[in-house]
Amino acid sequence: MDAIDLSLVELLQGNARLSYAELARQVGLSAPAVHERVGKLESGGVVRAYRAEVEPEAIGLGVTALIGIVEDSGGDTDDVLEAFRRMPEIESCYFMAGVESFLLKARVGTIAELEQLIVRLNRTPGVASTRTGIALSTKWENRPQPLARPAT
Amino acid sequence: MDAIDLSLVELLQGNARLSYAELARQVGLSAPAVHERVGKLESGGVVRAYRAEVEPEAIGLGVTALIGIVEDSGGDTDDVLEAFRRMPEIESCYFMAGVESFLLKARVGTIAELEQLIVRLNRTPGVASTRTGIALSTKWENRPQPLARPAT
DNA sequence: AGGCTCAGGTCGATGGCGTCCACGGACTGT
DNA sequence: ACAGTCCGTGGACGCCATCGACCTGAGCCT
Repeated sequence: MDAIDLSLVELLQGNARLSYAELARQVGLSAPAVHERVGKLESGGVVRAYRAEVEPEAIGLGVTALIGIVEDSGGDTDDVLEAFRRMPEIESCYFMAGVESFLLKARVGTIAELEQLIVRLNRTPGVASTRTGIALSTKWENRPQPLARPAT
Repeated sequence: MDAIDLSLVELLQGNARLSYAELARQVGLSAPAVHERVGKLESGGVVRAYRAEVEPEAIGLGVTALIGIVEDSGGDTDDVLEAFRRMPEIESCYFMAGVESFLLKARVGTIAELEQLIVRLNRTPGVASTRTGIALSTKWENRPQPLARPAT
Protein backbone atom coordinates (compact mmCIF):
# COMPACT_ATOMS: atom_id res chain seq x y z
CA MET A 1 0.00 0.00 0.00
CA ASP A 2 2.20 2.81 -1.25
CA ALA A 3 1.54 6.27 -2.63
CA ILE A 4 0.57 4.93 -6.06
CA ASP A 5 -2.01 2.58 -4.56
CA LEU A 6 -3.44 5.52 -2.65
CA SER A 7 -3.73 7.55 -5.84
CA LEU A 8 -5.46 4.66 -7.55
CA VAL A 9 -7.94 4.34 -4.71
CA GLU A 10 -8.54 8.06 -4.77
CA LEU A 11 -9.08 8.12 -8.53
CA LEU A 12 -11.48 5.19 -8.38
CA GLN A 13 -13.37 6.78 -5.51
CA GLY A 14 -13.88 9.78 -7.73
CA ASN A 15 -14.82 7.81 -10.83
CA ALA A 16 -15.07 4.05 -10.70
CA ARG A 17 -15.43 3.73 -14.45
CA LEU A 18 -12.01 5.09 -15.38
CA SER A 19 -10.22 2.75 -17.77
CA TYR A 20 -6.99 1.08 -16.75
CA ALA A 21 -5.28 3.01 -19.52
CA GLU A 22 -6.49 6.30 -18.07
CA LEU A 23 -5.50 5.30 -14.54
CA ALA A 24 -2.09 4.32 -15.89
CA ARG A 25 -1.64 7.75 -17.43
CA GLN A 26 -2.60 9.50 -14.21
CA VAL A 27 -0.22 7.58 -11.98
CA GLY A 28 2.61 7.21 -14.47
CA LEU A 29 2.66 3.43 -14.86
CA SER A 30 1.76 1.06 -17.67
CA ALA A 31 -1.75 -0.31 -17.98
CA PRO A 32 -0.84 -3.89 -17.03
CA ALA A 33 0.92 -2.65 -13.90
CA VAL A 34 -2.18 -0.71 -12.89
CA HIS A 35 -4.34 -3.70 -13.70
CA GLU A 36 -2.34 -5.85 -11.33
CA ARG A 37 -2.32 -3.25 -8.56
CA VAL A 38 -6.05 -2.70 -8.73
CA GLY A 39 -6.58 -6.46 -8.74
CA LYS A 40 -4.58 -6.73 -5.52
CA LEU A 41 -6.50 -3.86 -3.94
CA GLU A 42 -9.72 -5.70 -4.75
CA SER A 43 -8.66 -9.13 -3.54
CA GLY A 44 -6.97 -7.58 -0.50
CA GLY A 45 -10.29 -6.09 0.57
CA VAL A 46 -9.26 -2.47 0.22
CA VAL A 47 -11.73 -1.89 -2.59
CA ARG A 48 -14.93 -3.66 -1.66
CA ALA A 49 -17.12 -2.82 -4.63
CA TYR A 50 -17.82 -0.39 -7.41
CA ARG A 51 -21.23 1.19 -7.23
CA ALA A 52 -23.23 3.66 -9.22
CA GLU A 53 -24.48 6.37 -6.90
CA VAL A 54 -28.12 6.96 -7.71
CA GLU A 55 -30.32 9.95 -6.95
CA PRO A 56 -32.79 8.31 -4.53
CA GLU A 57 -35.74 10.47 -5.59
CA ALA A 58 -35.29 9.24 -9.14
CA ILE A 59 -36.04 5.68 -8.10
CA GLY A 60 -38.96 6.56 -5.89
CA LEU A 61 -37.16 6.79 -2.56
CA GLY A 62 -37.80 10.34 -1.48
CA VAL A 63 -37.82 9.88 2.27
CA THR A 64 -34.66 9.35 4.30
CA ALA A 65 -34.83 8.58 8.00
CA LEU A 66 -32.29 7.90 10.73
CA ILE A 67 -33.54 5.56 13.41
CA GLY A 68 -32.00 4.84 16.79
CA ILE A 69 -32.79 1.45 18.30
CA VAL A 70 -32.80 0.59 22.01
CA GLU A 71 -32.39 -3.12 22.58
CA ASP A 72 -34.36 -5.26 25.00
CA SER A 73 -32.18 -6.29 27.90
CA GLY A 74 -32.98 -9.93 27.16
CA GLY A 75 -32.71 -9.78 23.36
CA ASP A 76 -30.17 -11.55 21.20
CA THR A 77 -28.25 -8.95 19.22
CA ASP A 78 -27.57 -11.34 16.35
CA ASP A 79 -31.25 -12.09 15.91
CA VAL A 80 -32.07 -8.41 15.86
CA LEU A 81 -29.38 -7.83 13.26
CA GLU A 82 -30.70 -10.66 11.15
CA ALA A 83 -34.17 -9.15 11.26
CA PHE A 84 -32.78 -5.76 10.20
CA ARG A 85 -30.86 -7.36 7.38
CA ARG A 86 -34.11 -8.69 5.96
CA MET A 87 -35.55 -5.19 5.70
CA PRO A 88 -34.25 -3.83 2.41
CA GLU A 89 -35.23 -0.26 3.33
CA ILE A 90 -32.37 -0.23 5.84
CA GLU A 91 -29.46 1.00 3.77
CA SER A 92 -26.94 1.28 6.60
CA CYS A 93 -26.66 -0.24 10.04
CA TYR A 94 -24.19 0.81 12.71
CA PHE A 95 -23.69 -0.84 16.06
CA MET A 96 -23.29 2.05 18.45
CA ALA A 97 -21.92 2.88 21.85
CA GLY A 98 -24.62 4.40 24.08
CA VAL A 99 -28.18 3.69 25.05
CA GLU A 100 -29.22 3.12 21.47
CA SER A 101 -27.46 -0.03 20.32
CA PHE A 102 -28.10 0.56 16.63
CA LEU A 103 -28.40 3.45 14.33
CA LEU A 104 -30.11 2.73 11.03
CA LYS A 105 -30.34 4.78 7.90
CA ALA A 106 -33.50 3.89 6.01
CA ARG A 107 -34.85 5.06 2.69
CA VAL A 108 -38.51 4.72 1.69
CA GLY A 109 -40.86 6.26 -0.82
CA THR A 110 -43.42 7.89 1.43
CA ILE A 111 -44.09 8.81 5.03
CA ALA A 112 -46.69 6.07 5.09
CA GLU A 113 -44.05 3.51 4.23
CA LEU A 114 -41.81 4.95 6.92
CA GLU A 115 -44.62 4.49 9.42
CA GLN A 116 -44.97 0.86 8.41
CA LEU A 117 -41.24 0.35 8.73
CA ILE A 118 -41.22 1.82 12.24
CA VAL A 119 -44.09 -0.42 13.24
CA ARG A 120 -42.23 -3.44 11.96
CA LEU A 121 -39.10 -2.37 13.81
CA ASN A 122 -40.98 -1.93 17.07
CA ARG A 123 -42.53 -5.36 16.64
CA THR A 124 -39.17 -6.99 16.10
CA PRO A 125 -38.24 -9.24 19.04
CA GLY A 126 -35.30 -7.75 20.91
CA VAL A 127 -36.23 -4.17 20.08
CA ALA A 128 -37.34 -2.18 23.12
CA SER A 129 -37.90 1.19 21.47
CA THR A 130 -37.10 3.27 18.44
CA ARG A 131 -36.42 6.95 17.89
CA THR A 132 -36.78 8.28 14.37
CA GLY A 133 -35.43 11.44 12.84
CA ILE A 134 -36.43 12.49 9.35
CA ALA A 135 -33.94 14.02 6.95
CA LEU A 136 -35.50 17.06 5.31
CA SER A 137 -32.69 17.19 2.82
CA THR A 138 -29.41 15.48 2.17
CA LYS A 139 -26.70 18.07 1.82
CA TRP A 140 -24.19 15.47 0.75
CA GLU A 141 -23.58 11.82 1.32
CA ASN A 142 -20.56 9.51 1.13
CA ARG A 143 -18.24 12.24 0.04
CA PRO A 144 -14.83 10.66 -0.52
CA GLN A 145 -12.08 11.90 1.76
CA PRO A 146 -8.76 13.09 0.41
CA LEU A 147 -6.27 10.38 1.28
CA ALA A 148 -3.61 12.44 2.97
CA ARG A 149 -1.72 10.04 5.15
CA PRO A 150 0.23 7.13 3.70
CA ALA A 151 -1.60 4.63 5.94
CA THR A 152 0.60 1.81 7.30
CA MET B 1 -37.44 5.59 -17.20
CA ASP B 2 -38.75 2.15 -18.10
CA ALA B 3 -38.01 -1.35 -16.86
CA ILE B 4 -34.80 -1.58 -18.87
CA ASP B 5 -33.48 1.64 -17.36
CA LEU B 6 -34.27 0.25 -13.94
CA SER B 7 -32.32 -2.91 -14.69
CA LEU B 8 -29.39 -0.87 -15.88
CA VAL B 9 -29.43 1.21 -12.72
CA GLU B 10 -29.66 -1.93 -10.62
CA LEU B 11 -26.80 -3.61 -12.48
CA LEU B 12 -24.60 -0.55 -12.15
CA GLN B 13 -25.42 -0.24 -8.46
CA GLY B 14 -24.14 -3.76 -8.04
CA ASN B 15 -21.05 -3.30 -10.18
CA ALA B 16 -20.24 0.05 -11.66
CA ARG B 17 -17.43 -1.32 -13.79
CA LEU B 18 -19.56 -3.56 -15.99
CA SER B 19 -18.82 -2.98 -19.66
CA TYR B 20 -21.52 -1.68 -21.95
CA ALA B 21 -21.28 -4.95 -23.86
CA GLU B 22 -21.98 -6.90 -20.69
CA LEU B 23 -24.85 -4.61 -19.71
CA ALA B 24 -26.23 -5.03 -23.21
CA ARG B 25 -26.20 -8.81 -22.85
CA GLN B 26 -27.97 -8.66 -19.50
CA VAL B 27 -30.79 -6.42 -20.64
CA GLY B 28 -31.11 -7.80 -24.16
CA LEU B 29 -30.20 -4.70 -26.17
CA SER B 30 -27.22 -3.76 -28.31
CA ALA B 31 -24.22 -2.03 -26.81
CA PRO B 32 -24.84 1.34 -28.48
CA ALA B 33 -28.42 1.35 -27.22
CA VAL B 34 -27.20 0.72 -23.68
CA HIS B 35 -24.54 3.37 -24.10
CA GLU B 36 -27.15 5.92 -25.01
CA ARG B 37 -29.51 4.94 -22.20
CA VAL B 38 -26.78 5.10 -19.58
CA GLY B 39 -25.67 8.46 -20.96
CA LYS B 40 -29.19 9.77 -20.51
CA LEU B 41 -29.40 8.39 -16.99
CA GLU B 42 -26.18 10.22 -16.20
CA SER B 43 -27.09 13.54 -17.75
CA GLY B 44 -30.63 13.28 -16.37
CA GLY B 45 -29.19 13.13 -12.86
CA VAL B 46 -30.40 9.63 -12.07
CA VAL B 47 -26.87 8.29 -11.84
CA ARG B 48 -24.82 10.87 -10.00
CA ALA B 49 -21.43 9.19 -9.92
CA TYR B 50 -19.55 5.93 -9.99
CA ARG B 51 -17.50 5.31 -6.90
CA ALA B 52 -15.21 2.64 -5.61
CA GLU B 53 -16.35 1.60 -2.15
CA VAL B 54 -13.28 1.44 0.05
CA GLU B 55 -12.74 -0.37 3.36
CA PRO B 56 -12.22 2.66 5.62
CA GLU B 57 -9.80 0.90 7.96
CA ALA B 58 -7.56 0.17 5.01
CA ILE B 59 -7.00 3.85 4.42
CA GLY B 60 -6.48 4.74 8.05
CA LEU B 61 -10.03 5.77 8.94
CA GLY B 62 -10.93 3.37 11.69
CA VAL B 63 -13.32 5.56 13.68
CA THR B 64 -16.85 6.36 12.54
CA ALA B 65 -18.99 8.81 14.47
CA LEU B 66 -22.50 10.21 14.09
CA ILE B 67 -22.87 13.73 15.35
CA GLY B 68 -26.06 15.66 15.99
CA ILE B 69 -25.81 19.45 15.78
CA VAL B 70 -28.07 21.94 17.54
CA GLU B 71 -28.00 25.32 15.85
CA ASP B 72 -27.72 28.70 17.53
CA SER B 73 -31.00 30.54 17.31
CA GLY B 74 -29.23 33.46 15.68
CA GLY B 75 -26.97 31.48 13.37
CA ASP B 76 -27.04 31.44 9.59
CA THR B 77 -27.67 27.90 8.38
CA ASP B 78 -25.81 28.44 5.12
CA ASP B 79 -22.68 29.62 6.93
CA VAL B 80 -22.80 26.59 9.19
CA LEU B 81 -23.16 24.33 6.18
CA GLU B 82 -20.27 26.00 4.46
CA ALA B 83 -18.10 25.43 7.52
CA PHE B 84 -19.09 21.76 7.59
CA ARG B 85 -18.33 21.42 3.92
CA ARG B 86 -14.79 22.51 4.58
CA MET B 87 -14.24 19.68 7.05
CA PRO B 88 -13.32 16.69 4.92
CA GLU B 89 -13.90 14.26 7.79
CA ILE B 90 -17.63 14.86 7.40
CA GLU B 91 -18.66 12.25 4.86
CA SER B 92 -22.40 12.86 5.01
CA CYS B 93 -24.54 15.76 6.11
CA TYR B 94 -28.30 15.63 6.56
CA PHE B 95 -30.54 18.55 7.42
CA MET B 96 -32.98 17.13 9.93
CA ALA B 97 -36.35 17.75 11.43
CA GLY B 98 -36.15 18.06 15.22
CA VAL B 99 -34.04 19.82 17.80
CA GLU B 100 -30.81 18.82 16.12
CA SER B 101 -30.72 20.61 12.78
CA PHE B 102 -27.98 18.48 11.29
CA LEU B 103 -26.81 14.96 11.52
CA LEU B 104 -23.27 14.36 10.38
CA LYS B 105 -21.44 11.15 9.66
CA ALA B 106 -17.73 11.63 10.20
CA ARG B 107 -14.81 9.32 9.68
CA VAL B 108 -11.43 9.85 11.33
CA GLY B 109 -8.36 7.80 12.12
CA THR B 110 -8.29 7.97 15.90
CA ILE B 111 -10.34 9.03 18.89
CA ALA B 112 -7.93 11.92 19.34
CA GLU B 113 -8.79 13.18 15.87
CA LEU B 114 -12.48 12.80 16.67
CA GLU B 115 -11.96 14.92 19.75
CA GLN B 116 -10.34 17.63 17.66
CA LEU B 117 -13.16 17.49 15.17
CA ILE B 118 -15.77 17.88 17.91
CA VAL B 119 -13.88 20.84 19.33
CA ARG B 120 -13.81 22.47 15.92
CA LEU B 121 -17.52 21.81 15.46
CA ASN B 122 -18.36 23.37 18.82
CA ARG B 123 -16.27 26.40 17.96
CA THR B 124 -18.04 26.87 14.64
CA PRO B 125 -20.20 30.03 14.67
CA GLY B 126 -23.86 29.08 14.58
CA VAL B 127 -23.35 25.77 16.39
CA ALA B 128 -24.92 25.75 19.85
CA SER B 129 -24.10 22.18 20.85
CA THR B 130 -23.10 18.78 19.54
CA ARG B 131 -23.98 15.24 20.53
CA THR B 132 -21.66 12.49 19.34
CA GLY B 133 -22.27 8.79 19.06
CA ILE B 134 -19.45 6.43 18.16
CA ALA B 135 -20.00 3.48 15.87
CA LEU B 136 -18.40 0.41 17.37
CA SER B 137 -18.85 -1.45 14.13
CA THR B 138 -20.47 -0.93 10.79
CA LYS B 139 -22.74 -3.86 10.04
CA TRP B 140 -23.37 -2.62 6.54
CA GLU B 141 -23.45 0.65 4.72
CA ASN B 142 -25.08 1.95 1.52
CA ARG B 143 -26.61 -1.36 0.65
CA PRO B 144 -28.40 -0.93 -2.67
CA GLN B 145 -32.15 -1.45 -2.57
CA PRO B 146 -33.92 -3.76 -4.99
CA LEU B 147 -35.74 -1.53 -7.44
CA ALA B 148 -39.19 -2.99 -7.25
CA ARG B 149 -41.58 -0.28 -8.30
CA PRO B 150 -41.44 1.10 -11.84
CA ALA B 151 -41.13 4.70 -10.58
CA THR B 152 -42.97 7.27 -12.72
C1' DA C 1 31.69 -10.19 -4.04
C1' DG C 2 28.91 -12.94 -6.82
C1' DG C 3 24.91 -15.01 -8.06
C1' DC C 4 19.91 -16.69 -6.80
C1' DT C 5 15.33 -15.46 -6.24
C1' DC C 6 11.47 -12.84 -6.30
C1' DA C 7 8.49 -8.84 -6.73
C1' DG C 8 6.99 -5.82 -9.75
C1' DG C 9 7.72 -3.33 -13.69
C1' DT C 10 7.79 -2.65 -19.36
C1' DC C 11 6.83 -4.16 -24.02
C1' DG C 12 4.28 -6.28 -27.79
C1' DA C 13 0.41 -8.80 -29.59
C1' DT C 14 -4.43 -9.92 -30.14
C1' DG C 15 -9.20 -10.16 -29.45
C1' DG C 16 -12.93 -7.62 -27.58
C1' DC C 17 -14.95 -3.23 -26.51
C1' DG C 18 -16.42 1.72 -26.93
C1' DT C 19 -18.24 4.80 -29.82
C1' DC C 20 -19.56 7.05 -34.14
C1' DC C 21 -22.52 6.82 -38.07
C1' DA C 22 -26.06 5.57 -41.38
C1' DC C 23 -30.02 3.23 -41.68
C1' DG C 24 -34.84 1.24 -40.47
C1' DG C 25 -39.19 0.17 -38.11
C1' DA C 26 -43.11 1.61 -34.90
C1' DC C 27 -46.03 5.44 -33.06
C1' DT C 28 -48.23 9.78 -33.37
C1' DG C 29 -50.66 13.73 -34.96
C1' DT C 30 -52.59 15.86 -38.98
C1' DA D 1 -51.50 8.04 -46.00
C1' DC D 2 -47.68 10.70 -44.79
C1' DA D 3 -44.02 12.88 -42.42
C1' DG D 4 -41.66 13.45 -38.14
C1' DT D 5 -39.75 11.55 -34.11
C1' DC D 6 -37.90 8.19 -31.14
C1' DC D 7 -35.35 4.44 -30.40
C1' DG D 8 -33.32 0.75 -31.82
C1' DT D 9 -29.71 -2.24 -34.95
C1' DG D 10 -25.47 -3.28 -37.62
C1' DG D 11 -20.99 -2.11 -39.39
C1' DA D 12 -16.49 0.09 -38.96
C1' DC D 13 -12.47 1.65 -36.71
C1' DG D 14 -9.39 2.83 -33.23
C1' DC D 15 -8.47 2.16 -28.41
C1' DC D 16 -8.42 -0.82 -24.45
C1' DA D 17 -7.94 -5.11 -21.60
C1' DT D 18 -5.23 -8.73 -20.85
C1' DC D 19 -1.78 -12.33 -21.56
C1' DG D 20 2.93 -13.90 -21.93
C1' DA D 21 7.82 -12.99 -22.35
C1' DC D 22 11.34 -10.47 -20.78
C1' DC D 23 13.91 -6.92 -17.75
C1' DT D 24 15.59 -4.79 -13.54
C1' DG D 25 16.80 -3.87 -8.78
C1' DA D 26 16.64 -5.30 -3.82
C1' DG D 27 17.59 -8.58 -0.50
C1' DC D 28 19.95 -12.61 0.93
C1' DC D 29 22.78 -16.74 1.20
C1' DT D 30 27.14 -18.89 0.48
